[in-house]
Amino acid sequence: MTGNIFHTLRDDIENGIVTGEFEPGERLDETQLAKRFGVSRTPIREALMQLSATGLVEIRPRRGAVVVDPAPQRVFEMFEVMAELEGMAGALAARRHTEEDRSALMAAHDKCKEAVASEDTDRYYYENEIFHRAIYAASHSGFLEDQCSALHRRLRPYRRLQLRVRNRMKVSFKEHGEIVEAILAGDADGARERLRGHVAVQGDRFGDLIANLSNRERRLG
Amino acid sequence: MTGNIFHTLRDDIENGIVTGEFEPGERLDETQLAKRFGVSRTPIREALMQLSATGLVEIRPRRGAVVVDPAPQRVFEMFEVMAELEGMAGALAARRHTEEDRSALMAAHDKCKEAVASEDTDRYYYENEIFHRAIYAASHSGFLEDQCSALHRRLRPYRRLQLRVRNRMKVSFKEHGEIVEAILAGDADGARERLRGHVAVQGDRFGDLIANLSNRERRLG
DNA sequence: GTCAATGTTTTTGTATACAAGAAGCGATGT
DNA sequence: ACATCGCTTCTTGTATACAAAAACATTGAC
Repeated sequence: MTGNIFHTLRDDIENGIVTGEFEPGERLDETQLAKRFGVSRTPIREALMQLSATGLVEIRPRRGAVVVDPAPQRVFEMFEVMAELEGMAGALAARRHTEEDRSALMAAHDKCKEAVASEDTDRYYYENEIFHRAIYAASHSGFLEDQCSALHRRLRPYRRLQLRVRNRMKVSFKEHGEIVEAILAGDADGARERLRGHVAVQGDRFGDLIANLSNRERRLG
Repeated sequence: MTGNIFHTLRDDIENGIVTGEFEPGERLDETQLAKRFGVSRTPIREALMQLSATGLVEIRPRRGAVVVDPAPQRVFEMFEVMAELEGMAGALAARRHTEEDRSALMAAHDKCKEAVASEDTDRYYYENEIFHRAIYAASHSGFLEDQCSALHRRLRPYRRLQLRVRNRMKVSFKEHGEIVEAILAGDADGARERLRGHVAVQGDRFGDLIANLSNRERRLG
């Protein structure tokens, strides 16, 4: 299992960023990370290079790597694109889903239901990911699935913030229900529109997002 | 201007891949590349790491980097996603374009016209890129612009193949005209649909793509 | 007390060294 | 002739070394 240290490191650091252990704007000291993970700077650098290519960290010449801190405007744009891609995945899923996709989707939906019943937002957060991944898989477009997964992952921290908003979990689950219905009915346009609406940050949710972002800003500053 | 060798290297290698100098499936020997670019293996590896994160090369443990050779199915999926994203960019551009966007778009369109008039497919290929970039910019969504640019770049080699198909340049230009019209008229849905159709590889174009891909396959094998 | 200049320290960027796995190759045995 | 085993060589993965730039601190002038 050797020859993959940088791979593990990349996942670890990415995870640290996504979970908020490394906060946006924080500088990532190579030597420090090397000590922490018990390796030399070389694989650390290689991991950081990969993360910089995916947009999670920024490498400024001679000044090291920092966790990118996207402006609220850009976070909004990311959700906007995510909404479009998920809508596309939903439309394809409606047309192409197999029996297995159907089972997986319904199973994921049920798990979400349990989370809602027990009012466990953490669990809902977790099951929600599986639900969305089931849709990506049902699209039967490997590339789209990859793109969706990557963006979904990048938006993790913000989605987590959103779930904190009162009643968001219940509303989200209700939307899931309509999405499942459209997909299983083979209603491509319906699935697209419902997923778009589910993911996009519009109306009140836009305000909520901005508020959460500036809260964090204040907490950091 | 020091501290950016790996950055330059990344662009150079990426360019080599996109232009076909490094062919799909080809192994990228670190030592060889290092000698060729007159640097040590370290920055070469860092460049390759970045390229692997963007999906252009694959790094197999202990076996080095190879230029990825996506299956025809996957290339098709990439065009499918590209069509969706460009459609989105077009829709946003229709709603948000400014006076400068309008000028840039029309200027790019005119340049394409010149290329068509002189029957210069290489030039059309070049001006076409600028035209599409003008649309991304007019969407006024920085993130969408980045995503579109990245995917557009990745699809370069295949787009080049497509232009070789008889009459494709003229048809493409005609479609451009309708796209410009829709965007400048503020017709978001029209712009979206026209761009989707322009980019997607459907009908005859699908067959052309597959044929070109397998030609290349044969040439390599 | 503030600011600038200069020297010191820290940190990045690149090269090199070294260890270990993979690939190639030849000898040997059947 | 062909497969297999072991050896050699090549290549990758990681650590370390070193040079140069940036951050930092100290000192001195005003």
